[in-house]
Amino acid sequence: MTKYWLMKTEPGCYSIDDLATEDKQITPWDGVRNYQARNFMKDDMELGDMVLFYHSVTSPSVVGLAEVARESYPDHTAWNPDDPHFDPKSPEDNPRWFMVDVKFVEKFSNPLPLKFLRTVKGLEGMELLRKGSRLSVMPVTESEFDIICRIARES
DNA sequence: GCCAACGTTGGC
DNA sequence: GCCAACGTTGGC
Repeated sequence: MTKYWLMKTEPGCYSIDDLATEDKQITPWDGVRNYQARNFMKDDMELGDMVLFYHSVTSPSVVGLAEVARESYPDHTAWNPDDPHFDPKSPEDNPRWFMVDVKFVEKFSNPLPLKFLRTVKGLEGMELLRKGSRLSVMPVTESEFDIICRIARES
């Protein structure tokens, strides 16, 4: 059963264009340092699951689609003292942080702004729209996913 | 830049 | 196990 997700990134840090121009259009989703977000990647994400790609901060919007290309494995950036996401409490023999690989699927011709999503019928319950929602990896229902894809193709 | 909403840390 | 202090996220 395909599941559906939303993954956030600051485009100044890593954008959907960065993903589209990666070798094989695949990137490890490293640097997540939140247990809830980690657990979704570690325990629930499966190969082929679909991902709404979300840009935060500059112009908050869903900008395209990606898919899970590799299931969870340790986030090695936690092992590198020179990496900004280095975590001494996540040693190689007992890793604390995990990540998946994500593959580019599609960039929407028109991104769907957060502000607009708030007005769409059927999305009222979306985790993303919850006040104070800060999760960078979160589940999306199939119906929410379908609605968003349909609108993205209409516009 | 502000600030609300969270998550984490650490003293007790 | 509680909770205050602190740091971070992310919309505005």
